[in-house]
Amino acid sequence: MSQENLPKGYEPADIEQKWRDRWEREKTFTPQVPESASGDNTYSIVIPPPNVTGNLHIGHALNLTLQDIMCRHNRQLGKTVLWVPGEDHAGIATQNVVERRLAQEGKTRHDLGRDAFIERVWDWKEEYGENIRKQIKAMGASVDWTRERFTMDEGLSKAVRKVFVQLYKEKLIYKGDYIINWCPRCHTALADDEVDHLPRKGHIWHIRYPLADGSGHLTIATTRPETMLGDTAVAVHPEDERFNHLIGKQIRLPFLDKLIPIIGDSYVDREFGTGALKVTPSHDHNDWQLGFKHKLEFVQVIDDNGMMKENAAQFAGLHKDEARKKVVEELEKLGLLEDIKDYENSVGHCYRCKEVIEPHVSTQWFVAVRSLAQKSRDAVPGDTKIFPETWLKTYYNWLDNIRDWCISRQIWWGHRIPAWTCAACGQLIVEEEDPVTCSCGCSDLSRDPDVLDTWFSSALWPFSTMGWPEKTPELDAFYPTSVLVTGFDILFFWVARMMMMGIHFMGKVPFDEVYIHALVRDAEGKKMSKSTGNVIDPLEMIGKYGTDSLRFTLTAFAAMGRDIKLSEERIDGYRHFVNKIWNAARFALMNLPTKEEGLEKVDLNKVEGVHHQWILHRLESLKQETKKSIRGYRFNDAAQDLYKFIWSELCDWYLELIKPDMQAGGEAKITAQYVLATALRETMLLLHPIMPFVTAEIWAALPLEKGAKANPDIATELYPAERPACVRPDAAERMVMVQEAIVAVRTIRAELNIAPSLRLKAIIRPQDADAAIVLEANRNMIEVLARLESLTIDSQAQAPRISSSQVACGNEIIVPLEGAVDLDAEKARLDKELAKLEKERAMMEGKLSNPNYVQKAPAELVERDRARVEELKNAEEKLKAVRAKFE
RNA sequence: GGGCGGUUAGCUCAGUUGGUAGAGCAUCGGCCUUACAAGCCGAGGGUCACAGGUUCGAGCCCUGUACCGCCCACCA
Repeated sequence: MSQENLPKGYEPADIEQKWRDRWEREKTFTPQVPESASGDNTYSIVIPPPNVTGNLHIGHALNLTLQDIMCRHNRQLGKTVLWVPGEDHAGIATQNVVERRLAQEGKTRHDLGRDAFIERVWDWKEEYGENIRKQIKAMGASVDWTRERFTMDEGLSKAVRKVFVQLYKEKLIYKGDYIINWCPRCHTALADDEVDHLPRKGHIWHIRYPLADGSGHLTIATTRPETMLGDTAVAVHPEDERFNHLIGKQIRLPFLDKLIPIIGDSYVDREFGTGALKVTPSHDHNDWQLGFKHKLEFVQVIDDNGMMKENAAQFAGLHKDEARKKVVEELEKLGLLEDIKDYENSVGHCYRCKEVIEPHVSTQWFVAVRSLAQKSRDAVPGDTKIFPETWLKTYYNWLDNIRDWCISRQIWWGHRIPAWTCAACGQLIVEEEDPVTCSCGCSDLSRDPDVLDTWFSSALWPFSTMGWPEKTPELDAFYPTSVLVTGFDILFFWVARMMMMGIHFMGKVPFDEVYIHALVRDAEGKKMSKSTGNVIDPLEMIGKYGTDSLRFTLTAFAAMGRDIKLSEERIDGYRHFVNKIWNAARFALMNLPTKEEGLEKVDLNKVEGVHHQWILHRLESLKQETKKSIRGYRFNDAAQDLYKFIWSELCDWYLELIKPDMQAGGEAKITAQYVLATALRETMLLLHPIMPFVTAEIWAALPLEKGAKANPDIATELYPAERPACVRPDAAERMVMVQEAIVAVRTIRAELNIAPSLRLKAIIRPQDADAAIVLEANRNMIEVLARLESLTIDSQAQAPRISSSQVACGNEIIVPLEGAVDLDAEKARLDKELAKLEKERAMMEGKLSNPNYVQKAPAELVERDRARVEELKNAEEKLKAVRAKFE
């Protein structure tokens, strides 16, 4: 970038690409693993691995931005930072995508066979994995690509296997029959939290079940009549006087002509339906529990395709939905259908394919989580702190109510369960190395066809990515990781399980802190989804507005514990900010020596000139605030502070204030140049974690002082050092006085419709000698920024009879109004100003007249208020004097 | 049913130990003032959802109400 031909508007595309390429080529973000481990000088994050075949959505963009801010910031603090990237194999999701593709060729996975199918998935992964990588790069994420991992790569597979075997040997993994959530479409078991409960309109049928002794019937209510063929009991509440005399009797189940018992259980809600509940242990989670409790028969009537089995009387072979209709029809014919009511209830759906879930009894693998969960609970907040704290309760609540984790999935894509069954003796063999023979000598071993839940491998991510189970320097230096940054939607799926595995296998929690960030919603607050069509595609936004704009927008709205409502206009809005920065840099470069020439060194601790002192003072505050905000995950505060400083203070005031210095030349110019270059350079450093690209470009273009060695890459530069001597609240106060004087003139000009081009004469009557000195010292600034022809600073100066006046910081600013000026407008303006002052004074005096306040409030507050009243009185007097002249 | 969050300017939101409300966008008026019209200058706009309580003082703390949203569980 050469300063002669800087483009007037910021064009992000090429500049971003240049820096992305550079950072990748130079491996800027690959850390030197320290020899000796010490948590103080290292900082590490593992990326929440996105689905390898997926697309980045705006939530990922936020997630990546926040992690990148933490990483870049901690690099600036001098720490060795490791950010591990990677992708997740996403078992069911990925398999579904590939199966859908096969379906287009008219094939199923069974046509290919297991091995060929898995090969197809790998091909798919190779083809699309690059896509997600590109998107992470586009966001500017400063990850270490040399350490990229995939949940199915060799090392991670080894880790998964070791964990499975060890947990099995510790009896924390077991195999058992259980009623699980079965997706008839995906043909697999789903964990409880993989089931979406969606409201569904349906009916509730009241069905008469004849009593076996012919003494009448008992009417039950059900939303699933087809499951009645698997009923093995009817339950009523033991204290329900309508029915409890029937307990112990039997029902003759229609169609099957089978006798089933009537049982009593307080689980039954007397108010609901008819007060009598049919019990189908094999097709309902609650009935399953009842089945065990009452030692009922378990009868499956629906198979794993959702078809009625051969034991379903005349309904055998029908699909369950078809069977429902037929059952109802037949009941009607038999006169057993008492009533049909419309009813809306929530029905479990497969979170991947949206098919209705069928509770299904089968043999599955489970992790016994109770003890693991307890340890994970106890570790928070002592070893791991959760931000914002409001999620603590949710975390506890979930762990307290956790059930054993079903980890087997009946799909092909994933980590295959390392368990073999001996054909001869039936022994189950679970080993890290593939077994050849059973202990009985038989070599006819068949491997369990199931694979593991995707979250099983994700749960190991913080240590498996660092080389576990090998002992590696990475583990020594970077485990536990510093923070996990994620959305709350996977707090349970993932975070809690990483806690369990980390504690169990590493003996240490996987992260010091967990930061739960917002969910990104659309402008109306709705969740973004492809089907609603309200998604904002990060790549599209990057193309239109640049990565920095997108990142800054997300950061500025990332207030803790609150969702983000995002719309494209906002991103466009912050593009203006990027452009503003760009132009400030353009201005600077036009007024600074070239990089080759270098700056004249100036001692910033001894700079004269209230505007320089002021901006340096503000810069010191900004440095401290930014650091504090980022440390506390208050990203929006950091963004807002930077925005305000750059736009309102640096650009609107400071750049304007130094224009006269630049024109004056000599010492004034040299000082202004040095302060400007310093302020801009340090501001770029502060902003860099949020906006990596534009700051890198500007940084590289700015000149240093003569002879200084330039670091061309801001990404490797340290956070700007503090300059305690530049903390000058006194200078800030003086600056405010000058600013207020300028604003007063501008306000008079605007309200009285005086052309901005017209140079005015102005008089300032300072309130005291100190004010006079300050104003006099900065006379030139006032003249230029207020566009004055002349300025008189004199407490004794006479104001012309017709003039406009305003009091600012106790000083009276007077603009003589010559010729045809609207006197009424000025009178109105003065009245308005007076009313404002009087209102404030009335409030203050009211407060001070309250003896309780004066007694109990801190003395300094009371003092401050009293001073303010005096100030107001003073200003009012001055304005009244002017106002009197108009009458 | 259990839990959590929200309600502040027209819109979107800040507001960190309670001291009398801020920003951006939008609106209105004026400006091509050689970094930026993606800009500059100025202005208007709020009973902080409602009702009580604590306090000298409440947007902030406590209690309750209303509406909105989310999470978990369950709904025969």
